[in-house]
Amino acid sequence: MPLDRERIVAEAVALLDAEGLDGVTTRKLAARLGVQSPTLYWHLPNKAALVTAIAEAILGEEFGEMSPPGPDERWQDWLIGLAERLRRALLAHPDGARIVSTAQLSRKMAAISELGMSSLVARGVSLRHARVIVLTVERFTVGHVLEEQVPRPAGDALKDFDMATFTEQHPTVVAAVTEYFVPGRTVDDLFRECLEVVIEGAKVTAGPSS
Amino acid sequence: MPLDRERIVAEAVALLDAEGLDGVTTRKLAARLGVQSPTLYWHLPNKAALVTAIAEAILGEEFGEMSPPGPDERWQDWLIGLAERLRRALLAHPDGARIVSTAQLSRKMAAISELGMSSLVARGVSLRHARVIVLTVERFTVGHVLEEQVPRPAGDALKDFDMATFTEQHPTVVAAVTEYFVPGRTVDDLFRECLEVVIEGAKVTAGPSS
DNA sequence: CCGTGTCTCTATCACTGATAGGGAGACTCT
DNA sequence: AGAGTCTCCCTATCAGTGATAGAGACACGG
Repeated sequence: MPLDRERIVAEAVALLDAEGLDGVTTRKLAARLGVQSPTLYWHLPNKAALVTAIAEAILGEEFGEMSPPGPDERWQDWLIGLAERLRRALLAHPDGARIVSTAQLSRKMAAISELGMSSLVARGVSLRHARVIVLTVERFTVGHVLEEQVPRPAGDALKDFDMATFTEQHPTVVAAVTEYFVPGRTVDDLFRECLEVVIEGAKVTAGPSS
Repeated sequence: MPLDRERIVAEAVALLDAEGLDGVTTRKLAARLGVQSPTLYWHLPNKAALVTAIAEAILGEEFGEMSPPGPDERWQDWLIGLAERLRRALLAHPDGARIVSTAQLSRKMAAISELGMSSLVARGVSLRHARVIVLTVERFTVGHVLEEQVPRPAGDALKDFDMATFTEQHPTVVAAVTEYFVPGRTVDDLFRECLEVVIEGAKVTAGPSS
């Protein structure tokens, strides 16, 4: 079985799942493929290209086929679904948001934007507003997942973290999180609520036509 | 003049400005400080701590003193100002958004959240909505600037980028950007418009009290 | 049989973050 | 004064990283 780009990327994703982005090195990846590391450079120009390829693969898992809103579907609801699929794609692998935000010129991301903007335009939203709305949704989603995936600081970094004084200095923040995470409420709900803020704003911004 | 944490971080920011985050290595930083690189490890546990310290410094430049909304100021307008200050802080240095989003347990960021949420609560917004709104604004802003600062791909990476077929496959996207960037309109305006989407949503979400 | 292109190899580079352990100087306690 | 201790910086070195040069195996078309 000859080595090709597709197999490299698939194995890179597997390595990513096992060790995170920092664990994706050319040597480890080559070892998994039963090959020496310089071989990879015949198939890829550099590591940045590999990361971009991983980003495309990650997005491709969730956005294999993409469909515009159905005839009876409000574009707002459809856009919520789009954002949630994007989030799911990013969360499906460690450092997914970091990877996608690092990727340069992602075609998949461009395709998502195209579908989003054209769908809104088809519903009577102006081109300009469509662009603003779709960009806002995309960037918020990436920003949100990025924060969700921030590495838990290693145990010894918490040694000089004094929860008492933190609570004292940030009473509202602490109260808000403790109030928020009643049993059964998860970060999924938090994302959903934040997303609804954006979508509400989009509805208002898009104008009366919708 | 003895070496201390403060001087290290200040020089690290200068190095960041000169070479970007990837240029901030322990050796280059030490050289600038007239010191050997292992010395830094007496003052800092590891590089992640350095990056976090840089993040704090960057945020500190713009958020030295923070003030709640004035008595006659709408919280929406005040929140816009907060987000724009955050963006300015991130844009002030190369990879600013990447650095801040990497930082673990940033006190400065927590302080911003605290101020934001408490200010909204003071205006009658529920604790839960205040949290959702502030998080949305913060994460959108980071996500937006992250995209603004994405490295321009090296020239030879553009060789196999066919603008014609890209335009063919993404007509709406291309039309939107060309329509958007009429002379005089900048990315600042784009951010502002996206931000207004979020703020409009916040206004609706916050409830009738405001 | 002979090139020519495809793919993988070995060997090696310059650099990275990080640790071990030594030593100079200052400060404190007896 | 002398002994011990703490602070701060050093040299030497490690394992690991992305990347390049250049040799060799293999197959396929002439």
